Amino acid sequence: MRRTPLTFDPIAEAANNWRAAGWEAATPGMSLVTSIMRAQQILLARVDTALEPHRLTFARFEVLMLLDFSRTGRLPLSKIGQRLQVHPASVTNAIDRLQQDGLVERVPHPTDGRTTLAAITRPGRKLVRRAAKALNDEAFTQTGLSTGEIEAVIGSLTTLRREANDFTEPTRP
Amino acid sequence: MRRTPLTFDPIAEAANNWRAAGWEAATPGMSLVTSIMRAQQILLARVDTALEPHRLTFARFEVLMLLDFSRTGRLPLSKIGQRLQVHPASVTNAIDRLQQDGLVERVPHPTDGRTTLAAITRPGRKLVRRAAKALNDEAFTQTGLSTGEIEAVIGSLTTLRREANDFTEPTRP
DNA sequence: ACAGTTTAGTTGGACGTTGAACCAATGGAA
DNA sequence: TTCCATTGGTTCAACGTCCAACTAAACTGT
Repeated sequence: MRRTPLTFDPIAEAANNWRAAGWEAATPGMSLVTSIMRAQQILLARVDTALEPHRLTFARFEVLMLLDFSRTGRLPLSKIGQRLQVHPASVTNAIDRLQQDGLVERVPHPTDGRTTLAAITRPGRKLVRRAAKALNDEAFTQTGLSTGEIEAVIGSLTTLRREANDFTEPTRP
Repeated sequence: MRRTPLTFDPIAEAANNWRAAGWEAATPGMSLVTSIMRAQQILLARVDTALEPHRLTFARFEVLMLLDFSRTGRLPLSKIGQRLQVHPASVTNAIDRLQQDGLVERVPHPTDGRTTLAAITRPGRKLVRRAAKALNDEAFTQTGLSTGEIEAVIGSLTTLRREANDFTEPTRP
């Protein structure tokens, strides 16, 4: 969807419109929300492009990575949903696709008959390592911001997330 | 999808894992990208909740607002896509739904037979004003960050967007 | 012990987003 | 003028996300 870039900042433009409408108090919030939406869109496109040769999306990559980092290589689907903050149906969807590609297997929980475990397979581990390398090289190393700026943004967004009850404890206990 | 909140910051945890894997250089970028993804998810949910009583989504609200702010209340679909930075198919989709609800009409372009104009209707204008009020009150006024922090984040994200060729000119010409 | 509640996953439907393929109209070049 | 590349929109398929409804298993209280 590569278009000719705009010659002005559409978000700054929207902020002007907002102020002109008398919504001064809401203008920073509107700008913040819109900026984050757009940044997410840009970054997700970049990430998915880096992942595309490996036949993965960011959603599935995150699941695979979480399993790879886990002690035993297997986690209940519910725990995956909690960690990645997504709906149970999204987890089912992601695991379905990963399983179809042989990257993950569904294993019944030994004691709790309700829960299903997702277990990363050996091909899954191989793939996720290669995908992580691609991501690090092509999407995470160059973001267009300085390290200091990145740290500052992360700090603010951490506050935002904590404020939204995304989690409760401080970042550094 | 309200779950019990985590008792730790999953992104800080991921950063630890990243460093432990020897991916020091990519850790800030990974944290930044993940933070923005999650913030977007939180904010979009909040926005759509505020809009839901008005039977609108943020995507459709943005289209309606753009038309409302435009001089003549009508714009070519292609221009809408450029301004909102979305795929032509997304514009078609949004306009389809808005048209079904009588908030917008499709009008042929007077001189260029290829382009279609989207024209906001009177009910469309009424609705978008009420929706904007709800959004300002319920989603934009309280973001959990101070004004200074908000400005800083917006500034960094503006840099990020400019760097990504989202637009070319400076914010303040 | 049993009925009612909670928890884990799945399924189906609604939305939004994208890329690819396609059609119609425009516009430039030979 | 005619041919061909470009531009504007639409359609289709693939993904991801969520909500609502549903089944099965586990837990609770009386």
